Amino acid sequence: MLRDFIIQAKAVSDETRVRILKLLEEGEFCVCQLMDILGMKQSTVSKHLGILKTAGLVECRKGGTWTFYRLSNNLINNYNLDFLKLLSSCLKDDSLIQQDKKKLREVVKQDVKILCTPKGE
Amino acid sequence: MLRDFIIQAKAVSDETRVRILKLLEEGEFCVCQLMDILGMKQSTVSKHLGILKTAGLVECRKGGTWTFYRLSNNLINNYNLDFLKLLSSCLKDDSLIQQDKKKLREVVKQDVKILCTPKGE
DNA sequence: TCACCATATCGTAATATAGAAATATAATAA
DNA sequence: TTATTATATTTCTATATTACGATATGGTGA
Repeated sequence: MLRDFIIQAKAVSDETRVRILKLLEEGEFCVCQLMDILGMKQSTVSKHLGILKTAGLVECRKGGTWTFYRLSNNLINNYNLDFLKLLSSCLKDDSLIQQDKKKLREVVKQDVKILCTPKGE
Repeated sequence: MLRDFIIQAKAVSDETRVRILKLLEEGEFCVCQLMDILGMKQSTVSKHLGILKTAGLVECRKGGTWTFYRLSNNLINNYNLDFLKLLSSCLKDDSLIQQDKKKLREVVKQDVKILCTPKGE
């Protein structure tokens, strides 16, 4: 129904959330990793992930002390997979998205324990 | 690029604008007709159409004293046609959209001159 | 040419939303 | 069991956005 469609559309209408979704196309990551790549504070990243999760675009699991997020591959409502599909065919050449993915490659080289633990920012 | 994608996504993130786009799937209509179907004031409808036009999702032409809007079928940016395509496969069973289309059938039976002229509201 | 019409645009008020600080919560680690 | 960690949630501020009334604009009709 229309409400669900609007929820999906709004979820992909924010730059930060699109960046998150494009990163999650590469795999599954925890809040800390996304914070580092996006250069944003924990509450911001967490809030955006919440919106994406509510929209059915991402799913999460607990792994040790971390929560890992990944793209959803289940039909949650009528449109979530449609939007993810559209997104996967877009933005391949976007400079910001490419920057993020470059940074991602650096981040995944680090053990998540090391990245997340030294809160010495 | 990302900016264009966000503009598209925001354009289809509003209920009123989605309703307009679904109506325009049926053909080309002027602001007066859309006002009647949607039950909204002229400035509201006009403003939404402006956003859709800027996003490259609709096009318009002047016909007499009227301005007629229709869905765009030109590639204006990287994503307009993708979004229109997604939308065309969605919401077929939505009750509000069906209501609007039923109302549309009544409206198109009336000569646009008769509908628009008697501003006696 | 002037009057009128259709609609684009501006201004206002109400509501929604993003980013971050502060706090609460759930779970793990010691 | 208690301390610590990761993150969800709340609160706040600034900004964005919607609907409508008022006004400006472009064009047609008389």
